[in-house]
Amino acid sequence: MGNLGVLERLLMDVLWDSGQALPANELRDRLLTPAAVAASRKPLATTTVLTVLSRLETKGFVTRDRGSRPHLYRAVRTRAEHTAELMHEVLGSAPDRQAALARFIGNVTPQEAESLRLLLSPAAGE
Amino acid sequence: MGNLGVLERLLMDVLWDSGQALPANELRDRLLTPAAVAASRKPLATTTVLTVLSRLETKGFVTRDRGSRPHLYRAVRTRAEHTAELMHEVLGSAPDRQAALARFIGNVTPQEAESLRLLLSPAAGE
DNA sequence: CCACTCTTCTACGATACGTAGAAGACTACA
DNA sequence: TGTAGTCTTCTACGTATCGTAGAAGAGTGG
Repeated sequence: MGNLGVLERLLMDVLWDSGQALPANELRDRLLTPAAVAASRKPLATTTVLTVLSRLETKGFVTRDRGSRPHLYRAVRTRAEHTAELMHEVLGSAPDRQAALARFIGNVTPQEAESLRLLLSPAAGE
Repeated sequence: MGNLGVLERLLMDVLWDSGQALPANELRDRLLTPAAVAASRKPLATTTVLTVLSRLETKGFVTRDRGSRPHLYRAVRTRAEHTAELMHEVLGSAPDRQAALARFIGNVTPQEAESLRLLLSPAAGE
């Protein structure tokens, strides 16, 4: 299953930024950052958030703690993991991985190239 | 504008594999590789292919030569460029690019790590 | 100018997603 | 323990995207 919708992604971002498990109401509130309001995002009904969270659970992006009374939602993977996974997915869909990688590398910033060099040096660890 | 549907992607793959501009009929035929037939893909009406090609044109994935009588369709970017672009898009959607890159690198095959090292060496050019 | 081919227009069904009300389940307090 | 209030689940609708293609229009060759 591919990718996330806009709201789904926003919710994941809130979860990722918070770094902890949160109840639906909290998530609904945190969706209304000043930036979000500026982008004319309206407050959502809690049920809307719950619906989306259910879908995210089905897709395997969040787990919920049904033990706590307001259920607590937690991101399954970190954002970095998610991003890396997606990148691999994209790369995997190309038969010419080498060429794609070459193109990809050709467009990273110098700083990123540098850190990539470091990451690829002998000491590459989990 | 995000990504491609299944058929859209299949058509792009045919165009990319062919490396040349092709008319709709030819594309329709080439869609039926043995592998595709094995995956129980049915023959499509030419209009179906034309519709999808129009959408791909709108999305900027193909250009069409309206001069030739059966219009000729050509991929705008190479598959490698497309893949690399998508990867950058994914990476760009993460605030923690460094972390995402680290994760990404952590999961490439040794062979790919090696070629990445080469790509990042002195002679990195367009 | 006529038949044939190719293209455009229009359309419909399926799916995903944003959105949320209505109804049911659970908790806490009186 | 009954009742109000909170939280969750069920159901549903509107919209966009995409696969699919027929019908009608446009262009070409004889």
